[in-house]
Amino acid sequence: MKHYTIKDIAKKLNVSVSTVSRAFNDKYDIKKETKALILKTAEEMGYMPNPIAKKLSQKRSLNIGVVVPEFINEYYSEIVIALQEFLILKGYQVLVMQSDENEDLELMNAQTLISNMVDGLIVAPTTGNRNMKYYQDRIKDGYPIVFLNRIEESVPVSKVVFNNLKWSFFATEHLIRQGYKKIYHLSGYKDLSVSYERVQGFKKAMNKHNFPKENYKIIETGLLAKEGMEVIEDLIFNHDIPDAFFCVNDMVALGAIKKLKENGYAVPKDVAFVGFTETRIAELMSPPLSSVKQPTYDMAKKAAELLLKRIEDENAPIETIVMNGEFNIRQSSVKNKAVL
Amino acid sequence: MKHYTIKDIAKKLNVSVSTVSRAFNDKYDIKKETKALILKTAEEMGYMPNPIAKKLSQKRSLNIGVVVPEFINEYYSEIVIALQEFLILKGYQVLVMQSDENEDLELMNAQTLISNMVDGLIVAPTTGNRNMKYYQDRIKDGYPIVFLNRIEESVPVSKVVFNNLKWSFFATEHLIRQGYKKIYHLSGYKDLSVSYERVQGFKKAMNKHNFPKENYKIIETGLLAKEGMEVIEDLIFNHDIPDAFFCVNDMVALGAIKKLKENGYAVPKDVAFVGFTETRIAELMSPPLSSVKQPTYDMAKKAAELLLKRIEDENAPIETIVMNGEFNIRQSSVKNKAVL
DNA sequence: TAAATTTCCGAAAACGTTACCGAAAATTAC
DNA sequence: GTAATTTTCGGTAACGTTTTCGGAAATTTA
Repeated sequence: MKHYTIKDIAKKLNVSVSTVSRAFNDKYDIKKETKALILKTAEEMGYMPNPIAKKLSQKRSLNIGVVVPEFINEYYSEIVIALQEFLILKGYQVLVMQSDENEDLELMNAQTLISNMVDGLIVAPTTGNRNMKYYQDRIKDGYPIVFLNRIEESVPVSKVVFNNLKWSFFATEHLIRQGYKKIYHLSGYKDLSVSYERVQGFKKAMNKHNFPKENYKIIETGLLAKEGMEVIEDLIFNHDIPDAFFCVNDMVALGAIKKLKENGYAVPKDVAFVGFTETRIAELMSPPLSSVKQPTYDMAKKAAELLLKRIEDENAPIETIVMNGEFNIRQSSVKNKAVL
Repeated sequence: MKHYTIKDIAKKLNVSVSTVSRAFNDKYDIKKETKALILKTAEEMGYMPNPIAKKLSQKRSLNIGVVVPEFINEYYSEIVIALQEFLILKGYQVLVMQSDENEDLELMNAQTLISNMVDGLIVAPTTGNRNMKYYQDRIKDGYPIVFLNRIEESVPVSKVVFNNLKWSFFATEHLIRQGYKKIYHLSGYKDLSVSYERVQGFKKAMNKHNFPKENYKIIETGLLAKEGMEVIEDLIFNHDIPDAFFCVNDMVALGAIKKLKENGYAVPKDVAFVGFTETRIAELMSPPLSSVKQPTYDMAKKAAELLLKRIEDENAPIETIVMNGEFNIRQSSVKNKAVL
């Protein structure tokens, strides 16, 4: 199948290329019949407009670029799926790149997408923010970028974030109210904004309830099950097991629980657990894991809406949207079944 | 920051655009000093070549398109990450689209990528294969496409697949050898090639060991934990619980195990389990789940290599690569600890 | 029936590159 | 010092579209 161009159609029908172009773009004047004829023969010839040429002359692509740090955990997978689902309805296609939690790769990805003329960019930044200046320069150039998650509320850009502080506070308070006397927080990375905010929520709850300082602790881990396991090994070695853990995410909780079980601890009888950023496995675990659920779909949709607004109106204001979730209490964090 | 073009640089330095172009493309003749000067001033001006224009005139993009059915399960996430990791080293960037197990969306994605002039395409097809003709036409046009997984070995295209039959056979045989007398296979979708092949492996093992027909069964499920749970509910209702399950993947096993536990069954004491396409949670489950591990990284790498070979040499032959994995036996499928 | 409009279309420049062709400049050979 | 080479470079036509401008043809109006 040869690749036809607008010229081939023009020649075949003895019209000019501009007329053929007009047939494909509603905004120009063209007689109904010629348009129909052109579209019909184009269809027959199997002509497909070349989007590269289109982009070069129009400077828009109806493509949206998305950069996420990873999609090995289901959170960003869901985000991407939701973004795509929404944007396709609006006539856009979504190009995804993942930066593998690597700032340099993230920058490369963003540059690739921008220079491929995506009409806008949705970025979930990796840990650290060395690239922020680049993004802000692009935004100053008039380029539409919306951020998602992992970004401090104070940065003056359009963004959609989760109210980590508030829900971390709720989760912690739940453990306190259940009567647990010694509560440790397994936090993520110190320089990851979501971790930091969750730590703040944890502390806030502790302060509100005048929890004795010696009875709570914040232990930095990563975001992986393995790291949850390692922490527990240390704690067991030091005979320092509390009666409840609040974890930065479900995977860390999963790892920690496994290690505790292996060492003869019962969950939740001996040690209670709460996770965060609920994943599908939370309710499949034994015992099912209490966790804070984020409105993934809605967060993605909001981000996409913000972006489209900016694409359509260069002067749309900068907006920060803070989302709320829900706290699903399951067996892993209740003292007795009656409370359920 | 204004957007500069090659012309701006040419004007500023009083050289021709062709010279500037030459400075950026090693293959032409240009004096060392002029080249250095051009690159230097380009750098200073903040000039970035426009890849769209480049693509239009060169008809190559150094981009590779990837279409996967989903990446909510970690298998395809890992595939994408591995592809990217490998291809970036080779100077390519990877554009990912996911088709959400939808054939129409898959076709759209492929078309978008191709018309955006990715130099080649790696496709993990969705269930069903209505699009196969489209792909084969493109391949006939000389377009490099490599398939990954979920495609029948007989289709005459370049592809990398896993030896589902063989490893499904091993997994089943393991259960038989452990002495389980009644073994059910929770298969995926009937028209999903990987499911089909796993069913064949299951049957082959049964036949080899002359397993009594009334003592094994193949039950079609989906690929989700929820579906594993539903199946168990039915079986419990019918008082038809075998002493071992071989599941199409880990998630189905996870769901099934949860439901059984809720109903007072112990794993593996009352019912044993084996999963497939090992995920991170396999060894984190209680009990840890026996599962067949696929060489995800290598499969991705092989696919990328095949593709690059085709990109570089139009006449590279069609190849089918069948990969093998490993079977990790864990507590979920052993009769007594001594065997471990 | 002429004038005024409106409708339709073609020519050509533009988008930012690459790549071919030939010519000028520099180098080498004699 | 000239001829023969070799380097280096400029002009320009592509690549496949969109879009502006102007004008011819068709239609309406007077």
